[in-house]
Amino acid sequence: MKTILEQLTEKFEAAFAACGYDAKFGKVGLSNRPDLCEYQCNGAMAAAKQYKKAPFLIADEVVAKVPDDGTFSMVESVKPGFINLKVSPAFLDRFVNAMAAEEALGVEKEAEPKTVIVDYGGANVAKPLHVGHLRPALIGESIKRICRFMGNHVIGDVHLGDWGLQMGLVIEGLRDRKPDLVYFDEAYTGEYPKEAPFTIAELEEIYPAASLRSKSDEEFARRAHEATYKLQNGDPACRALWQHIMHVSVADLEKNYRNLNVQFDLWNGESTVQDRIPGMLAEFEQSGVAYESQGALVIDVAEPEDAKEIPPCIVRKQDGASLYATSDLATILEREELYHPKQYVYITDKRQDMYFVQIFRAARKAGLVPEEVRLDHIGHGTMNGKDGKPFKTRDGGVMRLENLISMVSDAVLGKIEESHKNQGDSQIPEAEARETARKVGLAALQYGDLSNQAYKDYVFDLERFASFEGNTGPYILYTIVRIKSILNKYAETGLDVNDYCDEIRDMGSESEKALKLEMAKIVETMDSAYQELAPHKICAYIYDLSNAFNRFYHENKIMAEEDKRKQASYIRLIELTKRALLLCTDLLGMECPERM
RNA sequence: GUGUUCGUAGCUCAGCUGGAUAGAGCAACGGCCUUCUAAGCCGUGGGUCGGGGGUUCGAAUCCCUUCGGGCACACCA
Repeated sequence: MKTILEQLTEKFEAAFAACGYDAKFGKVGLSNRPDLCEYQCNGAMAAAKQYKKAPFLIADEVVAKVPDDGTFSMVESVKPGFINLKVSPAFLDRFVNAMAAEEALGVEKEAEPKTVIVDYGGANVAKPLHVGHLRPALIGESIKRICRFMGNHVIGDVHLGDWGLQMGLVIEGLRDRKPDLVYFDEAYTGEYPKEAPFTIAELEEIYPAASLRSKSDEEFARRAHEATYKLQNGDPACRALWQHIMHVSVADLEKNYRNLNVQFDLWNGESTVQDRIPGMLAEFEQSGVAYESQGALVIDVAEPEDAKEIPPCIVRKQDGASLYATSDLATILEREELYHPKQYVYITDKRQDMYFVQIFRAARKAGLVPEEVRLDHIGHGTMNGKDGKPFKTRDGGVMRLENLISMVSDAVLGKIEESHKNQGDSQIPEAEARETARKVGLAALQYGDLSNQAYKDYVFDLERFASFEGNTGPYILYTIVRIKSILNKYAETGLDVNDYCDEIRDMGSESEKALKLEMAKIVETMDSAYQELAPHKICAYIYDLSNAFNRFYHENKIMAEEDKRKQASYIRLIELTKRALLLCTDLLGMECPERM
């Protein structure tokens, strides 16, 4: 479906051309002066220079050539050379009804659907998720959903850290705790038990303890390195333990990500591609893209136009071990083989910006990815405390993600109960209130995070996030709940909109037109959010849309409306508003309760 | 040191492919509940867009410079 902007632009391109000017000046954009107009065309001023003619003369000429076909209710040439536009209610209604007829509300999907890999999460096995994992999870999930909504085949991969020294540390930590386990009996040759010899709670104790100990206890550190080496070289006992660690840990990670409404299609990790590494490196050496430097194997990625020389990408350390870059490249190799993606999106902390420049260049130089494949790295900022430094618990520790989530939903639960008490409403049943608080609390977190540009740091403030006022997730959900409530009330009357009005009509109210204009912007919004992989644009949009709805809500008493035709048209309009809001909130990963 | 990134209202943030009077929210103040959830709506006050140059008819937006903060700079992830 052509957007309103596209339709208007076509008309102005024709008008400019008809006056003998380059059609490119006909570009129509959204108004930045809503008090004056709804849309505007500033091409006359740009054209003035090229044609050496006063801009207002050009504007006047062009305005005269715009066909009177009922599209506009106002076409006005103003002062220096602005062309201010308002569309007619009939035109707008035609557009809005066309939106309503489409599942995707008129959003133009990807013309050539492609496979997209979204690599986010970045969790480590054997370590609990903490607040640092929040941003990549939320941003990645939203980007995944946006790309998928646009019609692409999208694969989300958590890409676990599951192969390094941490595994050796856990194994040796476990040995000290439970030396009698068969895994540590070197004479043992039978099958290893299917049951894991530890719980997730134990695992979470073992790792930090072992990590700490390795820093002061050299013997222990040596053993951990040895265990890591044995694991990576196929030792059956270490492999069996590693399997257990993976199962226990991944089950827990899955649970925690589910609490964030984050779902991965692949639970691959560094371990997944280890088998490919030797062959890949051999090929690098053979083809000459990689060479030995200071004992390490490296790929040069510097380019002459770089402002600063970019250090080479190391793919094998002096000691022969591979590293993160190696498995990342091997992962690309595997993804190319299995999925042929046309686009990769990595979401990590922006501190890794330079690293991804290296990886992308190395991948291209080594011929791992075809030229037309798009490689994106979304570097995000950190979630900070009020002091402007990365968020910490009161005692200075790193807060677990699950604690952060329950902290917010507890605060929300309190607000819900208080609000109902104050208004003398009947209390919502306990179970429903908790479920509602979960959704609203999560939305507070998601919206608080995603409404900021990804690459900037932002300040987490529980008071503000849970305060429910203003530009917040709860406000958005509240708006949707309000709409649902009216629709339920209407359904209870037994009336059927079809008996009164077959589509959305113009009923002449100002807030009604404003709501429709806002609704129509979803098409452009979605497009730029997708092109720029920018969920915050969707946040900004639903905030505007919610405001437009709430203004409309206050000006038009729908249930009290006596004109049934008008009422039915309004019902259709708010039904469409609800669809737009639900579509957008879903792309942000938010869930909406039935009532609040 | 080099590079990179950010600096917009008291606070938290939008706006940045150049356009008319720089926008929200919070906080402050003033209105609006016998009618669909007042978690809302309407209104008031609050800004040399870090500073200085430049390009342009026109700059928060582009370029240069300067100050201040963050981050990164080969065998970590």
